[in-house]
Amino acid sequence: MEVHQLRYFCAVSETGSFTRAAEKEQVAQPSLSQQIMKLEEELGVRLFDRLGRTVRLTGFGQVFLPRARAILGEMKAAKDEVAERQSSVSGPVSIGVIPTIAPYFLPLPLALFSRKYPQTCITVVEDVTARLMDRLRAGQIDLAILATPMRGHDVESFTLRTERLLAILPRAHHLAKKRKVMLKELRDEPFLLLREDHCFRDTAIEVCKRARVMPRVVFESGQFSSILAMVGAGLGISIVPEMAVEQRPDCAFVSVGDDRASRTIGVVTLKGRYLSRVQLAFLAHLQTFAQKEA
Amino acid sequence: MEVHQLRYFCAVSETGSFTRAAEKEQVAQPSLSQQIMKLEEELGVRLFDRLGRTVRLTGFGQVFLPRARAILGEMKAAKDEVAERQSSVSGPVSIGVIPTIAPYFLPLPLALFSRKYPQTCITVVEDVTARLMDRLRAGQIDLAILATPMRGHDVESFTLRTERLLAILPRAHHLAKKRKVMLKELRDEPFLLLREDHCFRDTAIEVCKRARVMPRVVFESGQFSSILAMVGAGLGISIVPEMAVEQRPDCAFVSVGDDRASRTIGVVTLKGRYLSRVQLAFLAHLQTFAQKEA
DNA sequence: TGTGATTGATAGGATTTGACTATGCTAGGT
DNA sequence: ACCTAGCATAGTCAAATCCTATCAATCACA
Repeated sequence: MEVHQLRYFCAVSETGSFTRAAEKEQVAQPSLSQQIMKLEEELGVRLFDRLGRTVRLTGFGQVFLPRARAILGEMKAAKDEVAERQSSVSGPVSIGVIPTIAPYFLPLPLALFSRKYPQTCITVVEDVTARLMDRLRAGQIDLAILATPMRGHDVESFTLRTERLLAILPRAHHLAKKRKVMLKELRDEPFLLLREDHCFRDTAIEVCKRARVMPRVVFESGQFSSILAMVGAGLGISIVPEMAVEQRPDCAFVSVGDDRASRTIGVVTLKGRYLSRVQLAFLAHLQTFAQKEA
Repeated sequence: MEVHQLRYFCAVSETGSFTRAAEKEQVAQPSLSQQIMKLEEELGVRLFDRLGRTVRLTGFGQVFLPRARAILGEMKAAKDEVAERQSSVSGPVSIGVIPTIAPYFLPLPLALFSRKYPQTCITVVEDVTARLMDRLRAGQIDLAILATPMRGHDVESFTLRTERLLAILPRAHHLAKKRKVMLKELRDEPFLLLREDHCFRDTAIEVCKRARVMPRVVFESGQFSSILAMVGAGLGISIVPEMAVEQRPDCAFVSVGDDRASRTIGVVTLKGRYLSRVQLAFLAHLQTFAQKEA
């Protein structure tokens, strides 16, 4: 049973004639006759009575007609639905973000996107890089916002922004007033860092290592705000990316002068993953926020 | 969008692999790949993400899958329904009968057929030949039981039974006791006949004409029972077919001895008309009653 | 009643298309 | 680093659809 056979069948039913049906379906009349016969053969019943000049549905034809119409309708509906989803920027988008980006970068673009495309529904998963990558590969999220570059042949990434690192010092610290500080100057300070699974911890340690500094970690947390509060209380110092800066009376933020003391954030997608219009739109939307300040 | 494309698509969705889907669908893997690509091209979206070794539905694929399944299901259902109707002797049969046959011939076969095939639903239309033929040509009835032969190139007929004609005489008539009577002997009697549109009127007049008798019609009716009653009351005489005979104290039935003084009844169908199993079964059923007495 | 026109079926050749084999390329596993 | 698995590509082939031409039958009309 083929689609065009159903189309021809319906056309004959509607026009009451093979010839007119053939015109309607833009085929030669013998072709249409053949296909109808083939359909009848497959079904094992006659669908039409050929009565001289008139053609009329048999009982079987009458039974079959609504079903054939339904099938053709379903096909059109299926096609239309896909087209609809493709042409309109709507539908679900699920994204992943690491905790050291989420609260600082995401709120504004998220709100603006939702306002711009009310039809969309964005789901955000906040988790650490490793688990986000798992979810990405599992297809649970469409894209992930995290620190790049991301090694891995199965992903593609787009840079969003590179931001300088800043040392956080207690306001009373002797380096707190400087405009710039080298990590070497901080080598003996107690360090407060993120927990192990946070990638920014690795970034911080990496930059220290390049400065031949081995940080002495006295406190670990899952979020910058805790660290800031601790630094403010004088427990030690830390390093944060630019976007985590928040004005506090007890903390001073001093730019780290070391080479490559920066973090780059970007969007990562699975290579070979097909992105829908919404998803692409969201990606583009994120890129407009690339260099803006939050 | 072709049927096999939908089948292949569903197979890939189910197996999660082009290769396994190809095995399942009994085609070579490249053929399947091609058809999937063709489908994707027509829809304008990617249905699968080819991620290295794994294949996964895209969002569009997820939307499309249930619809594709529904379409394939509908096709199977349509085919099954036709097959079901074809294999089982069930469904509607509508027949037409002329009034001079209906009450005498039909009750028994109708009852037996309904008992034999309880799934069927027989509709009977009682009308005169001309209107039955109209209905037959209009497809409103599947077959008609009437007096044959039926001229007309667009019909086919099967003889059921040939029955002799009998003269009805008042019991007191001087010929009432005879075993046989010739029409010539009745030439001066007043005749009671059916109304003009009844074909048996034509049959009766025809047989008279052959006997060089011009009947003098004094009463017309739509049914034999009225005529019998009138004959019984002494108004005149009439002619009826065998099956219309009913024992009455006031009437005598005498066989008409003339040549070809008979009526043949048969079943007529539209030439080229496709008959379903039930309809054919009913036709065959009628033929088993061909020579039986009612 | 015969003749022309309309309609569906049939026949044979041309074109399209789906399927197959062989092969390439990339990703994963050992 | 090699090997395997899996999808894509290339080229060929066969089948199926479509076409034109024609036939047979019906119907309209003279």
